[in-house]
Amino acid sequence: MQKISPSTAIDHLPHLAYDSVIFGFSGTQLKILIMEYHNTNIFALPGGFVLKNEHLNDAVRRGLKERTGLDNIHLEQFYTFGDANRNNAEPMRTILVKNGLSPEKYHWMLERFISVAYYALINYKDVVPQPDALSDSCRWYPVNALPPLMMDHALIVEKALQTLRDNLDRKLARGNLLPPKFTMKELQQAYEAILGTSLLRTTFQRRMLSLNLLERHEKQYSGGAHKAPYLYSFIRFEAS
Amino acid sequence: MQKISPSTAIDHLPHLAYDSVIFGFSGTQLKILIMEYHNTNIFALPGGFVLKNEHLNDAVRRGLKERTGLDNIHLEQFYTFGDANRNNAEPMRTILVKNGLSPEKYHWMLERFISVAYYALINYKDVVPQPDALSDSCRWYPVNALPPLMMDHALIVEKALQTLRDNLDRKLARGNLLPPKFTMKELQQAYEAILGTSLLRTTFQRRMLSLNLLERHEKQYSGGAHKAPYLYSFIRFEAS
DNA sequence: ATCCTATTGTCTCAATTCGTGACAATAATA
DNA sequence: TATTATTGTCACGAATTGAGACAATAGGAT
Repeated sequence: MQKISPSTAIDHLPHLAYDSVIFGFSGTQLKILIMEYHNTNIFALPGGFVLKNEHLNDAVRRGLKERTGLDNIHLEQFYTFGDANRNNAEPMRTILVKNGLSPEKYHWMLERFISVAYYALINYKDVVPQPDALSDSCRWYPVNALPPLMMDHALIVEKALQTLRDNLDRKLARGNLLPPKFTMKELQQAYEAILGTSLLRTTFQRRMLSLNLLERHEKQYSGGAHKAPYLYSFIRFEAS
Repeated sequence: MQKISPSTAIDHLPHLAYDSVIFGFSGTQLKILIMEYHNTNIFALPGGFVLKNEHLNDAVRRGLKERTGLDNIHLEQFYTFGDANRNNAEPMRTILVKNGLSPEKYHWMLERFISVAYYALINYKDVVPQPDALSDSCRWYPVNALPPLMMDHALIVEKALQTLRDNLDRKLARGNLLPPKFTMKELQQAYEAILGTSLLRTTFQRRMLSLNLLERHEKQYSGGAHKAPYLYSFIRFEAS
């Protein structure tokens, strides 16, 4: 959740929130950003609220910027969670008390929330994650070793992964999970981390090249005692 | 929009609505349900509001039931439209006035709305569409001959179609666009109407049979002077 | 009955794509 | 100069797909 004050209740659309599943990739691991609230042992996805005159997409971009410092990131909305029992009452009361805030004054935060969920694919190395006022930390966790998450956030992560997995080609090409230039091996490792399966090297290479999504650049001399791999980048198409 | 009264404002979540794209299939045409408000020439997707303690999905099911009389229909959420300028102010004022209602009393309806969009695939023949209190009619229109729709509803329809088109196999198998038993030709016509392309008969048949989604039944003697086709039904899997 | 016609189920054959291994071409290091 | 870990590409069979051929009807026409 983002910075709040007593006026938040009237500045924002009530009962509406967003949550974001921010993916990063490091070596061979797919990771996401998770926040931990002050002294509570409560973990949650980064999220926030929407101003009364703000585009929903802009609100999410704003939150992403605050958490990661990144602008111009491709965000993809994937589902809206709307069960009637989606309220933060118990954990949020704890969070408020531990932060020295009065649950009465912030009563609106304890009510039911509809949450629109987004995912983003960002370059792990570009980011120093920033916690917000209520949180101790905002940190990377491997998707297969997440702490227990509050409310239905584990379900949100699961749905984000499912969404990401299908039509992965186009999605990876639009996101920034990999650095601007990367080797075929790095690309394959990203695919494997996301799909959770291992892929055949030759088939993978042939398929990737046949998609016409990649541009080939100079070779990368890594210092390793072997043939140097080419570097590739995604060909970026106009926004849609 | 569904039935409203002055108390609607306090019974429902403010600023939140849903819209539904209800697909039906007749012969060779893909159609959707469109409402027309009393004496206004304003056309819109069937939609409604969410009660304060109601699951979002249940609210949409409730609306679908009112509009079509159908229960137990597979609904799929596909996008949430959240631009800041999504308000119905001008058309809604007209609609209220033409219905003899005071725009002041119903001011909440003129404000910004976030709308969660769903689609459903239903059996055209099962339904006698029902208009609501504000509407003259709720009628089928071919997707490629819609009247001009209010606000961003044309965009919502477009996105519903895009969503439906990918992974169509699984989606058709879960919905009720076709009657319980159908011929291979009817199935192909449904595919062609949705995808907007024509498909090769033999390739289509082979592909459908290889998906293991169809169960073959008795032949259908249609009275035509030719070989009778088999009837098929979708094998229904457990919900997910 | 017999022929005719529209449609359907299946087969065939070529074209394409995919799984899998082979192999030559490096870039350091010993 | 030999050695080793990779990498780019090719080769070959297997599986899938595109496109036409053809036999098997279910009536209607004669």
